[in-house]
Amino acid sequence: MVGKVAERREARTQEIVETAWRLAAAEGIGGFSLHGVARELGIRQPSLYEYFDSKLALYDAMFADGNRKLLARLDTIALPDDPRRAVKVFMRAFVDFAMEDPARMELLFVRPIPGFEPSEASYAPAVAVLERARVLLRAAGMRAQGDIDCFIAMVGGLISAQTSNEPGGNRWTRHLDRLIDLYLDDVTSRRKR
Amino acid sequence: MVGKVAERREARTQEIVETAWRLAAAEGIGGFSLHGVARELGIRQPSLYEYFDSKLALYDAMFADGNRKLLARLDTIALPDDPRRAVKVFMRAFVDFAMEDPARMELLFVRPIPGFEPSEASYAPAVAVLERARVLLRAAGMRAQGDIDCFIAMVGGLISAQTSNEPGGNRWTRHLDRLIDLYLDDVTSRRKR
DNA sequence: GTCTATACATCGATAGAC
DNA sequence: GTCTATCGATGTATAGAC
Repeated sequence: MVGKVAERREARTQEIVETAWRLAAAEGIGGFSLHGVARELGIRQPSLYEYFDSKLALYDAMFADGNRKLLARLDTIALPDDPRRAVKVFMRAFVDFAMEDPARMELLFVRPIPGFEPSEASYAPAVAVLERARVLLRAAGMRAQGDIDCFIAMVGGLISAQTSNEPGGNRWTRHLDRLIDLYLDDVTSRRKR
Repeated sequence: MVGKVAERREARTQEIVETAWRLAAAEGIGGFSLHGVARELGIRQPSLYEYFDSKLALYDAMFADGNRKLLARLDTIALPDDPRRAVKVFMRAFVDFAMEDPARMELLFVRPIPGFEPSEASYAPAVAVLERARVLLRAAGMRAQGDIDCFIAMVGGLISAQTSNEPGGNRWTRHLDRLIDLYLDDVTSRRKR
């Protein structure tokens, strides 16, 4: 019974983060306001300062939360043994996650919030995600860091074009598997030459 | 001597647009303020309303101005006869233009300004740019609209990664030519099959 | 832990004198 | 065409009662 208050506080904090995500999805990651978050929760805006010292602190909590959710998602998928198929399944899960909430993706991977830099603790899971991608790509034959940079950027381009031009569709993201084959074929054949 | 006043007014209008670009580059395309623009020009903020009815009207003028500048840039380059080399030269000029001013590129091709939709007149040169790209890509063997979508998105991914992670560098954009070769080889060989 | 009240800043826009 | 003055809205953040 000792941690009861702390538990309640934790739950409330998470409620605030979830509400912030919902408003960010509707009004943009930089567009939602603390007044709006409080209103949704049925409390007053100054009450939020009991849980977060500033709006930037809330962003940091959202950043950590988003990365935790992404890691959890990537943990649920079963990766095929074949390295190339594993890359496809992994990247597809990543793209799906991105398409679910463009505002979340913006905070995690573009970061256009003036003054916001994620704390070290919040940043750790983000590094873990990229590291998993790196290991899979390497197993599939992509060794050079330049190739990995380029590949990740191109996947980001597909995601960005899809979300800004046709959210919910697949006109761009349907090319993901082909892009993977194309790129992996190229790095493989280049090494043989 | 009859158009002297109109000329002065035109010049002042252009001054405002240029100042807005400069502030947008520093504070973000959505982050600069009319107060700031006026301050830079040594006038008061209400005076701007002599030239623009609203901030959205200023955005529209900036949108038209940016597209005019892009078209002018693309007109200065000499395109090689070889279709594939022409694509490379054209896309390199496009990427260079994008890297010069990320905020400008944001307004022209991402458009995250709430309430802003370019007027028809301002939109026309933007269509012209994409049409030129389409013609060149087609000549180089890229026919399917899906391929063009995908290709343009991937170039956008390189630009985006470069500007947000290493502005002024070339860790991502240096892969442009290879991406072009890779993609054109693929669409060519697929048609033969 | 939540409230009221308010400070303080920024911003877009308008009215009206000059 | 530029100015002063000001409105009205919105936003983050703090002080202090309960």
